Amino acid sequence: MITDARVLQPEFIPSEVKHRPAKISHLTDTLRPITEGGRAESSFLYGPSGAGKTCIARYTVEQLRESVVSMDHQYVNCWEDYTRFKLLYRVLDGIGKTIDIHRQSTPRDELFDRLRDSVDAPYVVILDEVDQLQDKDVLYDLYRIPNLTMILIANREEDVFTHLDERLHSRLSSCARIHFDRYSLDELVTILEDRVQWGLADGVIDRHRLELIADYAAGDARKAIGILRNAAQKAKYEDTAEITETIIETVVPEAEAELQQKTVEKLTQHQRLLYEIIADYDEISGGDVYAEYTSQADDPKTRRTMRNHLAKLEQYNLIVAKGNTKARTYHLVT
DNA sequence: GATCCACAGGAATCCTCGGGGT
DNA sequence: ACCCCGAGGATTCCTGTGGATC
Repeated sequence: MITDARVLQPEFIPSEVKHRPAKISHLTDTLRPITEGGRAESSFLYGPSGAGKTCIARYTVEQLRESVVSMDHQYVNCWEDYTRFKLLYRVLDGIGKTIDIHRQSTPRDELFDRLRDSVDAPYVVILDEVDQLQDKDVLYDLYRIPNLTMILIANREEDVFTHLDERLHSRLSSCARIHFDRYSLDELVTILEDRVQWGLADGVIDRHRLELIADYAAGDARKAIGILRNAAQKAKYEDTAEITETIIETVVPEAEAELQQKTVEKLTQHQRLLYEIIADYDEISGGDVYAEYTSQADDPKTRRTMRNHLAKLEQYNLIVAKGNTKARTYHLVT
């Protein structure tokens, strides 16, 4: 059934990417000065999740790396490395300069100084989910480093640009903006066909059933591959020779829950409690959430902190806030 | 439509923690 | 053993806003 499980993993980057050729060449053109020994402009990729932003950024940089041997590159997920210290640490790590740095303080901004002094070859840094960055000023610092080129990735353009201060806004507004749309059904099927060819045994699934998966995924490649992975595992577990339509249909909610679960796991204890409270209601006001929260938590935080957490949950696409001020209600994403 | 009220969210400040220096 | 420092989280303080009420 499964011949290569790796290609069904969400983080797998194919060695050959056939879809989105226009996006790849746009990004390649932007990075081209690096091949000629110059400095490339930063670029900004935005669009819904599962539209191929991360995949194409990593793929394109990897391609470039093959022609420019002296180039360094690093991928950073700003969701995980969301503070200034963590981000700079990760960026330094990409050029192997983190030895003997353990703590997140003392020599005031030693990380940045060291980074500035160390980048002497072209260095491309991919900042994924950059809207999750707590302190956007660090982008300005990175921008000022010669030889360093940023590729920023986010879902929505405005999530990144509205909170920037003026100098950074004007700098970044000139960078290449590449918009990604959801995949079409045909594109999704093509992506799935490749994964099937690389990772599954012959004849376990036909085009018609891949279209069914693509249909459920609604333009989201991550979701489509998730469904395929779950379906293949279920078929293997049930010891059937094919991935049937029935298997696909039963696995869709599991695949969706799996995506959601991954996000929920990253929440703090208090954030998770708030999420669970909202999950218990079809719709609930902020005041009621807080009342419920104070009765359930053993050491409740203040209202203001709760509002910060709710804003986070909304950013993570776990909850939806409807309406303004007093009339605002919260519910789970459907 | 004026006023009130509950809430959102920005900014400043406080608190705590972990590790380094002496 | 003690103090100090910086980061990040939480809290405090505050202003703005829109629905509710009369």
